[in-house]
Amino acid sequence: MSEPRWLTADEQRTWRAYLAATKVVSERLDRQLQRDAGMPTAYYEILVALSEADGGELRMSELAAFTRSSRSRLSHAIARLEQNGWVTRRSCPTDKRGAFATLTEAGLATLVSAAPGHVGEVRAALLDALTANQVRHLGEIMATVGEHASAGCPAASCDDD
Amino acid sequence: MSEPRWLTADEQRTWRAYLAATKVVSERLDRQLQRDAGMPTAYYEILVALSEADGGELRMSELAAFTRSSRSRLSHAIARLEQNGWVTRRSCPTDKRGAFATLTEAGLATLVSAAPGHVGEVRAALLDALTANQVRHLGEIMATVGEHASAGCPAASCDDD
DNA sequence: TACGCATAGTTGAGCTTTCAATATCAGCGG
DNA sequence: CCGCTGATATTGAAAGCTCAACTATGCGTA
Repeated sequence: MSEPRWLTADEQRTWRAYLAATKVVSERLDRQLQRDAGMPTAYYEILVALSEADGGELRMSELAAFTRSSRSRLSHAIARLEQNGWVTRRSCPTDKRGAFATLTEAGLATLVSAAPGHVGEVRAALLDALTANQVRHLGEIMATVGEHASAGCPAASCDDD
Repeated sequence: MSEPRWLTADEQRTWRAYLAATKVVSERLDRQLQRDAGMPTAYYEILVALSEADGGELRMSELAAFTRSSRSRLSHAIARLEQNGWVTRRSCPTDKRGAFATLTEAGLATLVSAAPGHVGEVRAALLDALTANQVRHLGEIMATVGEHASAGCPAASCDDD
């Protein structure tokens, strides 16, 4: 804590712009999905992950890994999604501790009908503001940050609990 | 909804990297602040905004604008911060509807002691991963996104209620 | 003055997330 | 086979956020 090495002017500007922009973008996406599809972004991402999985189902652990979510959060979320009829649970035959989450027809239908509006909002909130070069740059930067932050992080790899 | 104009490969990569990176970064910051300072990031930002204001106080509306928060969220947050002894409320003499939020000594002390750890985590999670050029680029891109998204947004400018 | 409407801020209910248990089961060494 | 350790998943309570009222006040206008 001695000499905390403060932020330079460039860093300060970047950090504040980052904070502001990410907040606005995520709020827009949340609002759009909640309004048009009746679910928060986190649940949409769960449905996407399931829809891209073999047979539309995944083990809870894998699903948690894909969505970078804690097991606890996922459990609650799946409970809610099950209640909505978008997902069902299936216990794993080979490992009695395990459970699969399976996308239902209704869940897939909801996802399909929600996707265009969501993609539209992603464009409107983020991509449309940028040139093709900026999109590529942002992708590289974010990929770097993602790898770096996950690697050097004490709490992101080793989940909760 | 006809022809939703899907994402290109570049856009898809960028979007997914963006989602992953922003999620990891915000989780790291949240955890660090919660662990070391006993408050979520949103509350820390409120304290920062107050500490930078004249006399350490701001009208609720202005504070909401600075922190890009809804009035409702801010009300709840200030109630909590007041309960912690970090902020006090003062009713506005010239407009009896209005209220000021004022940073207390204890609040400032908490902020000062939390700041180095927070800055360290900002570096560790985001800045250290990037070259100086990338930091500058990211700043420009995020500034663009912030302006664009706030401008063309139906729900970000006109707050809640 | 009285009416109407907009503004500032608060409140309560419902929902999601987090954190700390808890229960169940797999794998392994004795 | 028994017991131990670690992994899988769930649960309940507490906290924060969102949404929709609601209160109280300012302000323009007839």
